[in-house]
This record gives sequence, C-alpha cells and structure tokens, in this order.
Amino acid sequence: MSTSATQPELRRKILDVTRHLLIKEGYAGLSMRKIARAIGYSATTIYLYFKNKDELFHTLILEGLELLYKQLQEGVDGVEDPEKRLRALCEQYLMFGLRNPEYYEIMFIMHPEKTSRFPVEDFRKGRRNLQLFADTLARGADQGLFQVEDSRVSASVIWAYLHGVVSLLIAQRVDVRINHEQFVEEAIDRAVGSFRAITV
Amino acid sequence: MSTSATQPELRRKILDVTRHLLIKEGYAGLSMRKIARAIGYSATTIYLYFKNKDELFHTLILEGLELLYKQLQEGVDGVEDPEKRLRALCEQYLMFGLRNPEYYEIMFIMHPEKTSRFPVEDFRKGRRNLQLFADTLARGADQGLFQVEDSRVSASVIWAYLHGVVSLLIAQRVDVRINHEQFVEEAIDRAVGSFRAITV
Amino acid sequence: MSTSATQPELRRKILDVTRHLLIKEGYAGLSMRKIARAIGYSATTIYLYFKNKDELFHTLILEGLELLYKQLQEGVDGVEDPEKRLRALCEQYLMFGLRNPEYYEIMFIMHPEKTSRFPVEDFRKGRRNLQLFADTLARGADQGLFQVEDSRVSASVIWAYLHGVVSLLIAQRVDVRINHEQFVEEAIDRAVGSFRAITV
Amino acid sequence: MSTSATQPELRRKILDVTRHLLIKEGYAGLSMRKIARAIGYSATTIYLYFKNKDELFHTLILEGLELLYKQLQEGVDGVEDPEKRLRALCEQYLMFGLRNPEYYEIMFIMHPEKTSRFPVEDFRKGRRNLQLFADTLARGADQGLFQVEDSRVSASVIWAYLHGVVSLLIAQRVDVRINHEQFVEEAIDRAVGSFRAITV
DNA sequence: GATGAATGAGCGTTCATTCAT
DNA sequence: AATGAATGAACGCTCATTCAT
Repeated sequence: MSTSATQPELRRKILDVTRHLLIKEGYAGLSMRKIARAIGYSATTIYLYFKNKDELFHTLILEGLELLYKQLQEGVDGVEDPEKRLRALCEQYLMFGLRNPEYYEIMFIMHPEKTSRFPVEDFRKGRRNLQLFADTLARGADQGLFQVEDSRVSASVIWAYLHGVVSLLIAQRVDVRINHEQFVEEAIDRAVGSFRAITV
Repeated sequence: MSTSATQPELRRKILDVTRHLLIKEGYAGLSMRKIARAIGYSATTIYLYFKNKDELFHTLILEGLELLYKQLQEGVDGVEDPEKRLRALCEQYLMFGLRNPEYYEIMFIMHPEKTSRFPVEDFRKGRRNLQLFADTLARGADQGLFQVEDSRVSASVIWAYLHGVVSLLIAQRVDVRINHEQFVEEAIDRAVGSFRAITV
Repeated sequence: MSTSATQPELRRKILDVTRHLLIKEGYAGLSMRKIARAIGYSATTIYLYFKNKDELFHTLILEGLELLYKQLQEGVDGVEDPEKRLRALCEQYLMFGLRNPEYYEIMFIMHPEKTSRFPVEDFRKGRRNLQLFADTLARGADQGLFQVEDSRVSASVIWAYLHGVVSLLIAQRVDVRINHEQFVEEAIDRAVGSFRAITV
Repeated sequence: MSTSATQPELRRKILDVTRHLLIKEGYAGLSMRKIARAIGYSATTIYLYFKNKDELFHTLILEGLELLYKQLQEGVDGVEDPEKRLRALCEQYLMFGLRNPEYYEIMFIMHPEKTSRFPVEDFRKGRRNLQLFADTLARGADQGLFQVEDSRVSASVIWAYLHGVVSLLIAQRVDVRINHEQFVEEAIDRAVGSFRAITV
C-alpha cells in the first residue's frame, strides 16, 4: 500500500513516535530529523517506510479516522434510544479526542493549507464519522424525540460543539481553576439537551 | 512597553501588514523577511520595533483580545434582557472570528508550543472576555431565566461551542454542501437555547 | 573481467536498461535505485554485477566504443575509393551518434571529472576508432587524392568536426528553423571536401 | 537586475570562483556549498547575491555570450576581405573557448535539461553570435568568393566544426601526442577552406 | 532611524554504498 | 543469487537573528 513494508515493527514505531511528538511540537514544528532522532535511526531510514512526510502524516490521519469511527460505533452498539445514542456518540468523541490528542491534532486541527495536500479519501473517511451523528439525529427526529430540521446541518453543529470542547482542552486553554470533568459533562448535557424536542 | 518605540506609525504598519499576511500565509508560512518585504523596509528594521518574532505575534494577540473585548462590549451595550445579551455575545464572537481569521488563528488556534512562550498577561486579557459571558449568564440565572450552576463553567462551555464553530469554519472543515449561514444560525440558537430555563 | 559474473543475462539487462534510461534521464539524473527499479531487482543486486556506478558506466563506454568500431568497419567494408571510404566513415559516425545518444553522451560528452576515473583501456579503444579515419586519409594521400600532412592530426580534425555536429544536435542547440538533414549533409560534404586535393 | 547588488566585489568574486570551479567539477558536480567554501563565506551568503543556483549560472551564461560577441566583433573590426573575416571569426571563437573553458562549458556544453530552464534571452544572445558568421558568409557569397547556399545553415556547420574542436580540447580528449597548435590551425584552415569557391 | 552584510541551524529529500543474512 | 535494512554525506534552500555602521 505504502512504500514496501520491510520491518513492520519499525514502521509502527515511527508512526507512534511521530504521533507522540505531535503533542509537544505540533505539525509545523515536527521534522523528519526530529522523528528520526526520537526513534534512534537516521532520517533516511524513515524514507524506507514512508515515501515522504506527507505520506507519513496521511497514514496517521487515516488511522485516527478509522479508530474514531470504531470507537463511535462501539459506543452506540446495542443502544436503541436515540438520546442515549446521541449522548454516547458525544462521550465517545470527546473521549477519543482527549485520549488521543496527537491523532486529534492532525485529524482536525492541522491547517487546511497542509490538509489540502492529502487525498480526498481522508475526507470521505471523515464524513463517515459525521454521518453517525446525522443518522442518530434523523432517527430521533423520526420518533419525535429530537427537534431537527436538516440532520446534516445539525450533525455539523453538534460536531462543532464537541470540537470546540476538545480543542480548547487539548490546547490547554480552559482555565485551570475550572473542574474539567464538570466542564466536559456540562458540555455534553447541554449539547444533547439542545436537540431534545420539548414534550409537554 | 516593548523595544524603544521610535516611530509609532511604522510599528503600526508592521502589525497591520503582519496581520494581513497571516490570512494568506498562515502562521507557519509567515517569515520576518516576508513581512519586511511587504512593509518596504529591511528585515532588520522590524527588530527595532519588536524584540523578536514572538513579541511581534504576542502584540498581535493582545490587540486581538482587546478588539474582541471591545466588540463584545459594544454588542451588549444597552441590551438588558439576559437572553438577548447572551445571543448578542455569541453573534459578536462569531462575527469577530469569521471577520478576523488572522487574529483568531494566533489568538486561539495556534499551537501551545508557540503560545506557552507568551506572558500570562495574555491569558488575563483572554479571561476578561470569558467573564462577559459569565456575567451575563449569572445575571440571567439570578432572574430565573437561565439554568446555570457555575457561571464560569457554563461560560467556558458556551465559549467552547462558539470556538468549535469558528475554528471549523476557518479551517474550512464544514462540508461545502452545507449552508454555512444556516449552520451558524442553528449553532447560535441551540447554544443560547441550551441555557434557557424551562418555564412552563 | 569485472565482479563475479554470476548470471550473464541479468548483467546484460542491467546494461541495456541503464543505456535506455540514459536517454530519458541523462547521466546526472540517473541513480542506481532508478536502474534497480527498472530492472525489477533490488539496488543491492546491481553491486553483484558491477563494483560500483563508475564500473557500470565504464562498461557501457567500452561497449559503445566497440559498437562504434564495428559500425565504422562495416561502413567501409568493400569500399575501395578513399573518398567514398572517408564519406562512409563520416556517415557512420554521425549515424551512430544520432541513433545512440546515450552511448554518445557517456562516451564523448561526459565531464572529464567523471571520465578521468576510468581506465586507460577506454582511451585505447577510442583511439582505434580514430585510426580508421587516419588510415583512410593516409591511403587517400598516398594515392594523391587527399591533401594530408599528418594523417593522425587530420583524423583528429575530421573527428572534431563530426563530434561538433553530433553534440550540437544531441544537445538540441541547432536552431529548429534549420533543416537538420540539410545541415548534416552539408557538414559531411564540406568535411570530406576539405581533404580533397585540388586536381585541375 | 538580479538580487540587490549589496557588495559588488563579492558578487564578482562569486561569479569568478564559480566559473573556475566549473572546470574542475562541471555543472552537475558543482554545489552552492562548494562555491561557498571556495569563496570563504557561508552558503547562505550566496543567496544574498543570487536568487538561486539557476540565476547564478544564468548570469555567467549571459556574461559569456556577451564576451564572446565582443571578441568576435573586435576580431573582424576593420577586416574587409570576407575570407579573412571568416578566418578571424574562427580564430576568435577558438581562442575564446580555449581561454575561457569555464564560460564555454556552461554556454555550450551544459545539458539541455538544465539549459531549458534559462530564459530565452540567452538563446537570442547566442544566435547573435551565429549571425556574425552568417553575415560574413553571405557577404562572401555575394562577392562570389564563397560557395554558400543558405548562409544560416552554413554558419551552423562552421559553428559545429569549431564547437567540436573546442569541446574535444576542453574535455582533453585529443591525443596528447598530437601537436595541439597544429591541430587547431589545420582545423581552421580546412573549415575556412571548405567554403572557398573554386576559382579557376 | 535604518540597513547591509552575514550566518548557523535547520528543512525535506536523494544518493551511492555497505553489511548481514 | 539476491535482498532487506540502514546510513552518512550531500543537495538547494529558508529561517530568525546579530552586528557594525
């Protein structure tokens, strides 16, 4: 698929190390040489496993999107009630973002100028995640539980909310004197609640 | 305040040009030499007005925070009704972000690796903006209109929501097939609505 | 002869592929890895057949000189008249250069910095080609048909003429608005004619 | 004209050093770093005087073409007799090539793959030199002294001859046991002679 | 008040080559 | 007979920054 697989463990190591360096350095600050130093190999070696920097990051993006999709799916597996499903999606999304800030950074925060160089395949994978939200919203709307006009728009709105929460936390921009768990919980509550149809 | 102020107009020009270049080039793509070329002075000259690149950007961040504060204030000026105030704050915040993506980028999106080098002063200025939300929420809660436990936490939540909306839009991550105005409007509606106390 | 000959067909394939790649890529743009990819073997394999890049090219140079010699010989085979022989040699030389620009490039155009590393053997082979010209000139002079003082010098002169024609054409330096066939023909005519003894 | 002139002597020095390194290293083997080392400055400094490697070489090419033109012109200045003019042009051309092998290398030997990146301006300058030959040939033909059909074609032919002589000598491919002066002289004699109309 | 001159560090990438298997 | 794994050196180039004037 990508440059001959040669030694799978090292390939894995490169991906993992890159991922972790991303937290400290960010995309812009991360160079092939730094990655090489961190894995204890020469910079040239990385090119045995990835055609170039873009491909390395593209691989990480795909992995992240895949992982997120799996976690979202598992989160809703067997859950029938639309609101419970929606809540589960939100929780899974936040959990994913907070537990995998490195993945999150390249997946959703990286500047579009860089992003645009990656194949559309990525975007398709990304949309699949959004669709999970849209489907759940649509189903809830059908059952009269959610107040939704256009499920795709609403899914984007809730995604934006969650994205805001994750990215502020990752960037350590939420005041330290605030209880982060309480913050996250309230964010979920209100996000989910904002879709609830008022039933008198 | 910072490096001998010598010739105020030039200092201003540097800041403005930098800000405008930020839109086109992004932070990573912006170099001192490019700024120099754009203002028609030598690169060295910039160092007469700003100690280094960090300080230049730090100044812009402070300006942005100030500008945002002013716009938020103006938006609520004379508006008494808490919900209308909250809505106005949301609208102003979004408008600021979407009209000044350069400011927004360095203020709220830039990687912490960069940010951490900036003085705490910035964060204080940032908190002042959040406080406007908190105050409005608190006032609404006092009047029984909002359902709020800890106004600082809730302010952070609504800020996160708005931040999500702005940053997805700036990063051009919102599906082009979605009506962006509708998206923004719904985002505001739900965000504000999520604080409304249910009054039967 | 050079590095254990192991599997003759593969050795042959490496040489041929290299030769063909030379046309597209030129010497500078040609790397061992590209050759390896083109023959469908690993880069390491080439080193089983050739000590290093130099030896590979050296082998090609020798082959080229050999091929040129054969073609020159065939061209004059059975031709008795000195002027016709000389003309045939010129034609064969030009034909060889224009039909095998890859060979020609490494044989006669490549920078001496590279060439100097090659064994003198090559130059001996090269001289043999020149000798064909010298012999023909000498014979013509003996018969009073050519005006030649030192046949080796004169052979070098005519070689230089032909080399100029080939290398300008290969390097695409001859104005496109000029009829190249006419150019080549005139070049041969004058070159041959310049040796003709004036017989009134 | 090209990157700010800053310190003219250093700019000159870069050009001269590059020119001389070209003999030893050839175009392909010559790097910005090598040039930098040779002038005793950092590689970065070169970029203060030339936008990039291409511009540096392009400047040299233009200089060379200019210099050649001047020498050709001076050589025929005041010379009326067409054959003497033609001979003078040949002599000047050869002298230029042999005395400035570095200029000659980039002007006429460098691979077209590189050449094509240079502006057409260069080619125009190059054609101007060829035109001097063509004009002289045409004039001689008008006077019935030269046997010329198409002066542009014939000029190309004589240029090819001369180019062959220069490039073989520069590349040190002419047998050392041959008297080079004799070789050059004979080359000129025959080249010029080949245009002479046979007058009985 | 402004700049010309210069640089060391770093970037992504390619290369010929080696060595153990 | 062939290769997978790895590397040091080099490439063209850009960057933020310094310093003397």
